[in-house]
Parts: sequence; structure tokens; C-alpha cells
Amino acid sequence: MAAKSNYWLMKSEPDEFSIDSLARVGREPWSGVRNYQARNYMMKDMREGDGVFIYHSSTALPGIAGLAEVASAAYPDPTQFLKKSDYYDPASRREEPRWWLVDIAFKRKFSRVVGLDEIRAIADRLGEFHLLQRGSRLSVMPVSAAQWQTILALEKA
DNA sequence: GCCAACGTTGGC
DNA sequence: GCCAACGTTGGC
Repeated sequence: MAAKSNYWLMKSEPDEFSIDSLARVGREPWSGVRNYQARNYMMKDMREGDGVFIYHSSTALPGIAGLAEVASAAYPDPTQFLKKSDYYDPASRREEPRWWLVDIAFKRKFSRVVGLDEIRAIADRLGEFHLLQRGSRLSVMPVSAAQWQTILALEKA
């Protein structure tokens, strides 16, 4: 059996949904992912209790803003069936939903945002990391245990 | 606001 | 099945 990652990074634009939003609500369905690779990670590989870095994108200081954990098994993203939703997908059918998600629960806001520039500066210690790959756009990606620990230490640095 | 990179769509 | 056009992402 293939080893599953126990750690993840999930991107969000803080104007839409931030670590503070998550702290406020406590728990949130991670709706709106419309990329098959990102969906597959949520649908097939995530397990309840897995650790999640919450990453803020498209903002003045892009970087990791805090920690969450996977709080549910995967289930169909309800927004795909809502005609008024930005995430409505007319091609998806209830008998065979195309888009799946998991719930995410708030764990901790970082004392400071660990910036993308800082993470990039230690790229050689992190090894292969999708976030740092050229043209990276994936919004849900695996993080190795070593990367998880290294980035947690960076917060305190 | 710009633009490079990427995924998806659709004509053929 | 190819690939140009298009829309989106996301850092800068």
C-alpha cells in the first residue's frame, strides 16, 4: 500500500476566507475546489486528523498563516449543485458528483505569517515542494513530515 | 495592473 | 486526437 501524506497545504485568498475566518467559525467545508488533482487529494488521500497549513494567496504577504486539521471524510461539494453559486457546475450530476471536499477545523493561527519568500529561501532544505515549483497553481497539495516540521520551526525563527 | 504559467474548451 | 484560444491563478 502506498504511503499517504499526513500533512497538507491548502490555499485560500484571505479576502475570501482567511485563518481569522476559520478561527471565527471553527470549522468550514473547503468548497469551491475545481481542479481534479486538488480534488483527488481531498477525495482519495486525506484522512481525518491530517494536519493542514492554511496558505494565504493573492495578498500583500503570501504565506502560511496557521494550522488546521482535516475534520471529515470526503463528501460531495454542495455548491456544485447550486445554480446561484459561483461554483455551480451544470455538468455535475447528483448521482455522480464531480467535486468533493472535506471539512477543515481551526487549530492555531501562527504568531506571524511565514512568507513565501522565507519558504523559498530554504528551498534546498525542503526538497521537492509543489508550492515552490515554477507556475505552481495547485490549491491543495501534500506536505512531507519533514517539510511540516521545518516550516513549523521557521515560524519560531 | 501586468503577465507567465497552467488547465480546459472546442473546432477541425 | 491535436492544438490554438481562452479563462484563471497568483506573484510581483
